[in-house]
Amino acid sequence: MPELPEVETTRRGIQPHIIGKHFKQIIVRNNRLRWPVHPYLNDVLYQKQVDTVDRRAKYLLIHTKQGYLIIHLGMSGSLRVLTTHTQPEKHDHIDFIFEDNTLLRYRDPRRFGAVLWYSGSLEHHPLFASLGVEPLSEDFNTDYLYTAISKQKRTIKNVLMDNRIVVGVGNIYSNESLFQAAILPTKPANQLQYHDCERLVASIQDILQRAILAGGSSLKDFVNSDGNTGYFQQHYTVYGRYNQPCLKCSSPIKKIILGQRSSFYCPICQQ
DNA sequence: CTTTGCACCTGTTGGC
DNA sequence: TGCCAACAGGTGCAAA
Repeated sequence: MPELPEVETTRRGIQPHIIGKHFKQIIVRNNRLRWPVHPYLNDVLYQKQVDTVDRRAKYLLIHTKQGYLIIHLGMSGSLRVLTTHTQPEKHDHIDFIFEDNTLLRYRDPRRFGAVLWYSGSLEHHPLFASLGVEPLSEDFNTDYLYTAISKQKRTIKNVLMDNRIVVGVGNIYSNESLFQAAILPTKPANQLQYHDCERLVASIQDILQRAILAGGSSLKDFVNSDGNTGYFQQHYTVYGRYNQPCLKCSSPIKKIILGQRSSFYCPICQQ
């Protein structure tokens, strides 16, 4: 479910409700996520205080003085804040309860997500050690992308979705960015010109930025919602629009599989 | 080293 | 209505 804008929206949604608070109790109903949840998570977190809620790639980082609670939402995960404790539903696997009874509830039907405790410094964590640049940082610029892809024989779409190059660009936004930049997803990355990279960087940043802005309107949905909200409907220009008319030139949108992921593009507008 | 494809799960959708 | 296949927004890891 979540790509970077959704994770960032989640961060902004939960942060004001848990920052500065101490963990009181952690209830793990199902520890079988991508990796088993720490068997003594309750003891590990007990009375630790939340300093900040950060994000790196699609990982949420709940920072305490003693270490990080790392949360990944996988494909179907979500977090909500509850001020009154309702009955957990089927896929509500973990409850984080704070001193003032604020409840942070983790739900993940497919269980591709992860909840980890790490007390070292992040750059040493194996999941973070080889992550590429943040797409919305100044490090992600035309020079960086042009250099990074110069020896990549894979398609540009596969490269964009590679965490070691740039993080946070998933299937939806890679499709959308390539359409906006008028570049075919099938194009070998090392065939892109410098000015292609310029448009692509601008498109990725523009699309992610606008999606985060759109998420801002749903921030209230993180508190006391029924669990179906918290994410926001975006209007997509190519993603999921197989055979529908291109919004620029009206020719039918094509669909192919690249790297086992559905890819959508306009054969006329994208070259 | 680069690149590919599998695997992990459950829920939803659409065709018959 | 039921059944079944296909598909879903992620990503670590083994293998080529």
